[in-house]
Amino acid sequence: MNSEFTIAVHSLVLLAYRPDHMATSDMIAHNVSTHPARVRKVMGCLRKMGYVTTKEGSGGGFILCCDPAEVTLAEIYKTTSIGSIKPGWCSGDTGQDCMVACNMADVMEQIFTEAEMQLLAYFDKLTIQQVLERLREAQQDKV
Amino acid sequence: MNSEFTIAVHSLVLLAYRPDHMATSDMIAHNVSTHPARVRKVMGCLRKMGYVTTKEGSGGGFILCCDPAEVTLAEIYKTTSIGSIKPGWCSGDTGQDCMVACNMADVMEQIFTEAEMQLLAYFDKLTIQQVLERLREAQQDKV
DNA sequence: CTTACTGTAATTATATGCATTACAGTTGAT
DNA sequence: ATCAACTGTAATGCATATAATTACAGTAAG
Repeated sequence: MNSEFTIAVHSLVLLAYRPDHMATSDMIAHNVSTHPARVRKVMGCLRKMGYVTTKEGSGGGFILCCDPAEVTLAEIYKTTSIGSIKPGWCSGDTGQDCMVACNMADVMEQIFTEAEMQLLAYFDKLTIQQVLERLREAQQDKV
Repeated sequence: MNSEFTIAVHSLVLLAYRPDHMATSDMIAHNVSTHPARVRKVMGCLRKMGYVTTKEGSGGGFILCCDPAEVTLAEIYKTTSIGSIKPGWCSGDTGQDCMVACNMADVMEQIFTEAEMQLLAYFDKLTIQQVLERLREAQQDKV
């Protein structure tokens, strides 16, 4: 799976966690452990979906503008990673005589698409808020 | 996702389709569109699970020794690709002060593990035999 | 004893993913 | 009006992952 999904979830959770619901790409990148340019790319995606707004210029950054309890991981997966469970590599060969060889790619495509829908059904039950709660639980379990 | 899953499914379906339930790595590789050495590696995995037996030496090859209607894609996924939906890349940093940064890796790990169980639940309902039937349907739909 | 196979590991080639750099555009502060 | 601190985006470089290929020892049939 595409790791932009993880970055998107992490960024939204971080914004939800921060009292002012705001952070720069540098702050997010440091928290996520990646490069600010990569964060900005992912945030661009979240902005298009209306989950964050951008304040440009000095003193700017990203501002959460959605209710963390309303946004599900399914929506985030759809925008960042749809199709990513299917391997890039494709079995078979449509040019062959054999019924198996020439239809396998199509059938596996069907199967992966259905599998992805199962995944989405699960992600649809998880919100950003719930991820934040899980983080708090994980923190408590440590002590 | 790991493409060895696709190769394993394709190979088993092909063996199930062939009247003698037998084929060499060359034949399978040509049908799958990959290299015979790669097929032999995947088949080694299927042999360990008891789905095929090997006949070595001249005139040898791989022989299906299971009921295609009994073997599910879930079992195949478990042997070839378990853990492959989780991205290699990992968010956060356990060394940081921030509660979000230092627990995100663990929480995402949980989430991906649960997501994979959803996937397995779906694959558990699909057998090699059913994949073969889907191939026949796909073939029919073309005409 | 030769031919046709598998088993497995090592090597090479290619694709993908991530980090980094670069720079134009925007805004706030002085 | 100029500087400093940001975002947006594209291009480049680098590392890792994946697939193809090569190589060769081992095994069985004829």
